[in-house]
Amino acid sequence: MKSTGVTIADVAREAGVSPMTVSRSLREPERVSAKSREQIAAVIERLGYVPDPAARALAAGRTNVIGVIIPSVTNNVFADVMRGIYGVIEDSQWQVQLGNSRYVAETEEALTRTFLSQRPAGLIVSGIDQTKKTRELLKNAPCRVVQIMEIGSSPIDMMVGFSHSDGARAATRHLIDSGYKRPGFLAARIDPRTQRRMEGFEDVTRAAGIFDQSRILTTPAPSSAALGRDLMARLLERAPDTDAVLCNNDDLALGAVFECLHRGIDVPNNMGICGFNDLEMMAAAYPAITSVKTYREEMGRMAATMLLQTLQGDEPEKPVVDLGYSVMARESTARKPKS
Amino acid sequence: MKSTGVTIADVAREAGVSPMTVSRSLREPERVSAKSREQIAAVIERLGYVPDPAARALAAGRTNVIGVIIPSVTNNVFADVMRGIYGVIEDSQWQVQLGNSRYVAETEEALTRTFLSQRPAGLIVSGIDQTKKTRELLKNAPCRVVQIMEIGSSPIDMMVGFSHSDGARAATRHLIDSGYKRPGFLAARIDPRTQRRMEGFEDVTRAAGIFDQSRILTTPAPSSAALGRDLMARLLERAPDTDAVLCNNDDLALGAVFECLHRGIDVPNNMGICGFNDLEMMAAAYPAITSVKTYREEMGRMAATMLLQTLQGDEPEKPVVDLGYSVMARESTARKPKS
DNA sequence: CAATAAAATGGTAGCGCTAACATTTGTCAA
DNA sequence: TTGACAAATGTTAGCGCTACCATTTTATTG
Repeated sequence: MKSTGVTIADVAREAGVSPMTVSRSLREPERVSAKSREQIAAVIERLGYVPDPAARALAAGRTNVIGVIIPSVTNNVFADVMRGIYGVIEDSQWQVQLGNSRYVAETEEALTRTFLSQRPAGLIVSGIDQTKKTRELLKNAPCRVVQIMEIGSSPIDMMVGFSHSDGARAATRHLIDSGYKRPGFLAARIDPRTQRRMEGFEDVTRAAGIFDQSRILTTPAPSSAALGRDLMARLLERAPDTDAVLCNNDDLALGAVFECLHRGIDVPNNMGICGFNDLEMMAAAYPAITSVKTYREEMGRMAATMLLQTLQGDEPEKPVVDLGYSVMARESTARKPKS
Repeated sequence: MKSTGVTIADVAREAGVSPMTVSRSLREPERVSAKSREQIAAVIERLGYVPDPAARALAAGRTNVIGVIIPSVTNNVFADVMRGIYGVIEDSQWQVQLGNSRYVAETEEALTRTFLSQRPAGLIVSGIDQTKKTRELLKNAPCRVVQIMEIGSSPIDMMVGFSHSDGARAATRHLIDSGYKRPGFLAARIDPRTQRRMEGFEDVTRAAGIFDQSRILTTPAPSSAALGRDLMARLLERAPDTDAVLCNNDDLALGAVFECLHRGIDVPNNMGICGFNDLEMMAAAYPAITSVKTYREEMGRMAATMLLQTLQGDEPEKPVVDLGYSVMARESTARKPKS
């Protein structure tokens, strides 16, 4: 039934000790004499013994699983975060279990329940817009919880992220400072973070007296470069005098640049384009594309590290970490002063 | 200790039946009378009972976990495959457990062991280049195994993929048919699939009598658009008369296009560029980039579907499925006939 | 209506491991 | 040498569930 039918009892018998000593030598080796430890290790090696995690979980009342709930497995942004998480956890005794909420709050709630029923060692969840019930489940969870992607005022437990509205504000200010007078905003699938970026854009343009609803284009479709081209084309039709766009993410920005190349529109002189996230290819593009750099891999790394710290009984320095952002100004918004 | 301390015994007591009947109503509802089933369902709902997967696994000798071992969690290609897998499995009773081998055969072997010790319901592994020991483990696994990404002559069990060398051959032929005379090949991190694509390129160029080792540029660095620019620049330096490149993947192709745009090289007339995989943005790029389309999401979907089929006791129609590829000819190789 | 089969339900035991406590062995000071 | 204490190891029980087989209930038939 099992690949290797070897149990802890087999190891114990061969090593001439009790199963308990074998168990201890695996989990608290310092509590076992060096002699026994070596004997046991040799037998484990010889027999190819691998502990059964199910039995372990049942007996100990907890698992070595760290649950991660994200809204998309495909989105580059989350792929980067996952890389950070995996980087930290892979070499530890813990294990990642991924859940995909597909941007649906109810799915997130169901996943939360499923994960909690598995007695996870810890949980990493995305964003701060959980349903009331999910929040309650997480608040009462028998494990620590890290929220990632965003910073908010009422963390469930720990938190690593940055302010999306501030990022969008900085990007919008950059556009205005670069001399653009009629900036627009492009966004695909509106998740809560997109919403907040849009608010940041609106804030700053309103303050500058240049807010114009007709320059804001959104669609429920998932983001892609093709969609970026499409949105750009529609924006140019609807508001032809638009002279810059802040794109909710880099796929859209890349598409917007391609659409301008295609139409022979001079980027940056007749159209400034700014993305969000600063994916690798933004800097390699021609023209190089301005983007708001976010620290996605670091976010995952940090979240996992904080969790592991608590699992070792330590408390992280700060329960809420703001990783910030950086506006990476590049050619696509480097407008030459009007002569 | 547990989020909800409700056990099957609690449900049984409240519903006035034995734990066994509750267990059955969950796994084989057709074997329980409608009356009991409804009563039990009501109690489960009221008490918020969630079965403990660890206890279930221990008692039943198997889990509902489908292990997936891939060499990279970041690579777009695998992200697409994962989306296909998740799409099929998410709505079933099974669960995905992801393992990242990081392109290291030993890590893959260790992951295989770990997964097998968890008594998975099934396993999906990438490629056909496992170590001898890994192959043996998988051959003797107490569950079904699907190899994805490639097609080979000796499947461990089931297999879904396509021939990378054939894909590269078709792309190279497309370049030659388009009138290019001195094609080169760019590749980043050389994994077995890259190797086979390179062989395909070599085959066809040799057959056409235009093979030139100096036009093949590779690097162990991971793939990126910036690297594509860099490789393109180095190729132009080393072999300036190169008139086309087959890129091992789309990131590199995108970078190569940007480098040509930057240098004012006319794509496609003075440089034909072809990618591999056909990521979404290839079609949206300007110029639109030719690429070998591969059916990544379908591959994941198919692999998961075949596995679920076997779990239901059915056998898939064919144990080995070749999903093929398509050369998507676009502007970047649409050379105007020499006047 | 008994005889028989089929459907529904229950009892028992145990999956492989570890928490908690019990016991043995070793170490050291007086 | 002996008692006191710590270190090392062992014993017992049970985590929550399901496989397996036994039993009871219900439906079917001549």
